[in-house]
Amino acid sequence: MQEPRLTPTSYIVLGLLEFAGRSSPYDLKRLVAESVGNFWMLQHAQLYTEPARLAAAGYVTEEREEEGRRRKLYEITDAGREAMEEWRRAPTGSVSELRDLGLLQLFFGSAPERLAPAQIEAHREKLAEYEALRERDTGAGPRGPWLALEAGIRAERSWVGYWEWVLAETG
Amino acid sequence: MQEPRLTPTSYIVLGLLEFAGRSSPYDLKRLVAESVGNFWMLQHAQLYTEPARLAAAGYVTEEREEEGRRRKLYEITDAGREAMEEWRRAPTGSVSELRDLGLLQLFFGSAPERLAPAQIEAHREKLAEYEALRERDTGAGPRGPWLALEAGIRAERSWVGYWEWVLAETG
DNA sequence: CCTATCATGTAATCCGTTACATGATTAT
DNA sequence: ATAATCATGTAACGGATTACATGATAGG
Repeated sequence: MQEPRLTPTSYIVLGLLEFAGRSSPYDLKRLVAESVGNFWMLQHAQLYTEPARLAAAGYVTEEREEEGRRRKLYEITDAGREAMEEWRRAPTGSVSELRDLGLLQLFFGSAPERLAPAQIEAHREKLAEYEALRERDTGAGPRGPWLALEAGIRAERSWVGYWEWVLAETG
Repeated sequence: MQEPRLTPTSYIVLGLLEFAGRSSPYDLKRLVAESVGNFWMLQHAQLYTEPARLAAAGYVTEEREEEGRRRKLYEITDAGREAMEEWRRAPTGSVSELRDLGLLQLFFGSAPERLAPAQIEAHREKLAEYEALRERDTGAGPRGPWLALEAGIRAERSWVGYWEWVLAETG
């Protein structure tokens, strides 16, 4: 029971286990896909290795089904809950980088008149996805995901506007 | 002379070598810091290992100063230029994830009234930085960086607006 | 029944980060 | 001179992606 670093991945796993209770890696995979994965995707392999790491550190417990598929099931411990609480209490003052591939290509001289349309379409699609999600959101359930969704919507709108500006500016 | 994957890091190094000509890792470090690093930062160690990787694959040449500091100097090859051209010609249709730590904390229940102010301040600072950069930009030089800067400005404005919205929505 | 897809997991590789180290300049 | 900072690099570690693999379920 050593203490590995807690990464964003760790907090995603812990947070989901806190919310959903005992879950298998595959359960986590589905949870991620329909929630936090919208702005922070994880590979499915991470959802097998990360809980194992967390178990070694005592933040979650691991048990194995005796019958059937013999899946591994994870559950958050008090130590895990405490780690989440501590993390929540220390609001980050960091801002993330854009790290956008399309922008990188533009920076290094890709032709805007080819790049921009592709980006506009992709961002419109993503925007539509988010708006559909908001339609379905009843507003019940935790507040965080609902608030976060708005960030996604605004970001996509901003991107669409930006690439349209690029077109106008260079066209 | 094998063929490693070309990652975004690779294209940043290739692109800078293409633009600036023969450079040492430290030259690259400074170049990154004042240009592309504004939206895609690299650790300085990568600017030593990545050119070495690229050299092994024939995309750049490596030579060593005979005197003084005996620095390594890298220069892009024709193969490297071609790789850049090919990359530029294939505009990406992918959109990046937000992957924002603050948003993750909000998603998992951090108190908005503590998180939002910290984020607003951080984003305002970044925004001011970008706007200062634009002041200094004469508009000479390549178009890409100038266009990319606008993306940063818009993104920061969007974030400030978002967190203010969060405050209003939850306050 | 057969095949496609879902579900479940492990292993290998590799990139990126962090840590370590030391030689040159510049400032005081 | 000496301290501080800049410049230059290597090594170790670890997390993340990719590849590999196979068992179960459902649809045709």
